[in-house]
Amino acid sequence: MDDDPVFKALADASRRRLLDRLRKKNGQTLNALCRGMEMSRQAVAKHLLLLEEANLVAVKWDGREKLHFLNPVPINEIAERWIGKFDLPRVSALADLKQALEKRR
Amino acid sequence: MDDDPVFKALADASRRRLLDRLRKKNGQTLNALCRGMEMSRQAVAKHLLLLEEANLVAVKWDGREKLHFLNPVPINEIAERWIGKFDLPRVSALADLKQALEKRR
DNA sequence: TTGACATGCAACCAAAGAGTTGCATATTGG
DNA sequence: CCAATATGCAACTCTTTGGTTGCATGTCAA
Repeated sequence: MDDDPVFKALADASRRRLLDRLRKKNGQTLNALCRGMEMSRQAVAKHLLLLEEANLVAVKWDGREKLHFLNPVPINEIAERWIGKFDLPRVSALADLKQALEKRR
Repeated sequence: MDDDPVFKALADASRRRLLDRLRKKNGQTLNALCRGMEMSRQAVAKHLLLLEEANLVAVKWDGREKLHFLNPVPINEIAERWIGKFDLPRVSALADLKQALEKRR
């Protein structure tokens, strides 16, 4: 219902990269996700926490390891009920724009 | 090619609202878009500038009025080539998650 | 049991963001 | 021409954010 945390979470390139890496290989630990990120472990942990709070990542503890799993549902929800709105008016919008651009002269 | 400005632009609820209002009625002036927003005209202008820089809004001057037009193309591009990636792994991701959740015990 | 490993918590910092106010500029209508 | 209208520009404030460092905690393996 509340898109805001998802949009906010997606606004950062590092977080989008983390999601992308989870998409390729699901269930990675914090340490594994740190590799290749040019920042401290704590910084990565913060990003993952934001993704978790946006419900884009689910977490499972296995002993001392924290496993991270991608949850694509919120992204698909946004795609369907928010981005979908901008699909229909596409043609008419471009028509309006063209019309306006030629309005004067 | 560079998604970042678009994601950043979409990260703010006021800007999403502005896009929504343009979707309903295209080609509005700055002043028209200010109505109903609980902030100064300058604040709204800043938001519109960000949307413009993200190529989500196109602008046409008509005398002293600045007309704003929605450009849904970047949104659709993101939907197709970024969100689409999270469509295919949906099932397997949920399967992995379920499997992981039942891994222990 | 103990050292090494995986993570969490908290304080701190610098930069970016969202908003304000005040003033400048350009266009229109009377 | 002039006043009202529509917008731009710039400086300033406050909060959020992305990052750091230092230390604490919990778990595994030898």
